[in-house]
Amino acid sequence: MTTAIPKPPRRPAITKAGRPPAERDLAVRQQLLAAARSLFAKHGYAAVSTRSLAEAAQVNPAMISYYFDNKQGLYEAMLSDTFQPLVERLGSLLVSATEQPRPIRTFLEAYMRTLGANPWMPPLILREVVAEGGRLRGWFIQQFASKGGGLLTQLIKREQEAGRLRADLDPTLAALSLVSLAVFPFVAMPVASEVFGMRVREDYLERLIAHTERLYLQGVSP
Amino acid sequence: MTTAIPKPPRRPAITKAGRPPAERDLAVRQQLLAAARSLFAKHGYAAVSTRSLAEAAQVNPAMISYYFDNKQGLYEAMLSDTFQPLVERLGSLLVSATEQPRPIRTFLEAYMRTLGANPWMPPLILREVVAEGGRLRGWFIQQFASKGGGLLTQLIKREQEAGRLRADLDPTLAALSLVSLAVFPFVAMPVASEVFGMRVREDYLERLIAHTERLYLQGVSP
DNA sequence: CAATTAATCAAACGAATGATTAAATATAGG
DNA sequence: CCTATATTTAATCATTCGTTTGATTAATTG
Repeated sequence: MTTAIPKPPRRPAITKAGRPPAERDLAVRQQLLAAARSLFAKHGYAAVSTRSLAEAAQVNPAMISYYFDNKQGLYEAMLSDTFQPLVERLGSLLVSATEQPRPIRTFLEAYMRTLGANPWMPPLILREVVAEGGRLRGWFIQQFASKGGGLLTQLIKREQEAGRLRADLDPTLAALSLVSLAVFPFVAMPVASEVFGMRVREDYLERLIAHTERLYLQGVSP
Repeated sequence: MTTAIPKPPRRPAITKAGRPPAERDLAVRQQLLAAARSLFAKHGYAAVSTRSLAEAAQVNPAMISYYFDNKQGLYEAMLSDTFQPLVERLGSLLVSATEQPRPIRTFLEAYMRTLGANPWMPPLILREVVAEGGRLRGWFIQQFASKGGGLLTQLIKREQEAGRLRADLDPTLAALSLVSLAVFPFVAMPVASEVFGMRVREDYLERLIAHTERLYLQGVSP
């Protein structure tokens, strides 16, 4: 070494740091998780900086490292916090729909109500499952596919064998169509409402569910 | 100023820069546009660096500034290059479907074939139109909504009035359902094929179109 | 009460990012 | 042939990014 410059002494730090008085209004951890869910859903992982997360949560950036190790950790914690319970619920709803007298109506009710009640879910699914490179895709597929191997397809097959559904339809495609009708309206809602000039009213969800069941069962022909 | 260090002289630059011999195999501009379409569709705008774009295009990073001003410019050039012709085509296909004897079949054929033939389209639509904050949403909505004010809805209304479609369905919702069935399978294909354990075969597109028309018209009930 | 631990802060660090520059060189135009 | 222009290069710049640091203070522990 030639001129080993001695590290400049840390500046005075006339800060107001320190452990805060114990009236935790809403734990820093929770504020970060909430900000993460909102921002990541809206802009995507790469487009959200740790500084913007900290600002949205009204928290010091260092708190991300402190509670979640790093940005990726916060992201994953947010995903399990918000997704796991819901996906598990959807999984069991699918199982129980199998035992109902009108399984398709039951399926549509459960899924569409859940999506309607958790508006942050569709955009997150879009980004993290459907979009290429989504970080949840593998896990999501496991939850729905390997766990029971296409329950929905089996349900439709069973209904066909019982003579309650047309037998000339490919059950896999019929399942895909049902999911399309149940999910797409929520995913595309902001666009669809403008393209089709919809006014989303109070009873919109009810009417959408009823419409979807009718259409799926009987089609549009007179 | 205290010790105005004189700018260190630019180093020798024993480079092989300069205008290349005139055998433009595939213009730098085109390589950049191709790389942009592929990378932006796969990872999203923010997640793609200019360096990775340049590397994918096998081109010097400075070429982005040279041909497109900046990253944003390359992005927008790529969008108009790849989207505008297709969206215009879809718009006119919708108009002409109106005049066909089986307008719904015609609509499904046109849209599903176009989506199937341009596999980069669904993910890009997802990111830039459907996802919140998508940069194409406004323009896209204009193309489809303001230009004719819900042509598809009008088409369905007309078919209802002619007695060829059930009159008890909300035409707006019926239009939304048709789009759901036509678009979602392409958007969700990578996931759906695994969740439903599909093997996507040669004639998959044909079968999907036929299935969708049958289902939409007649439903799944026997 | 003294020592330790937990939680927070301002500041800084190194790496990566988008962008620009000056040099270099082939081509085009007279 | 000479000059002006177009296209490319390596190097550099300024900024932002994710993360770490060390100081600071409240709470907890013994």
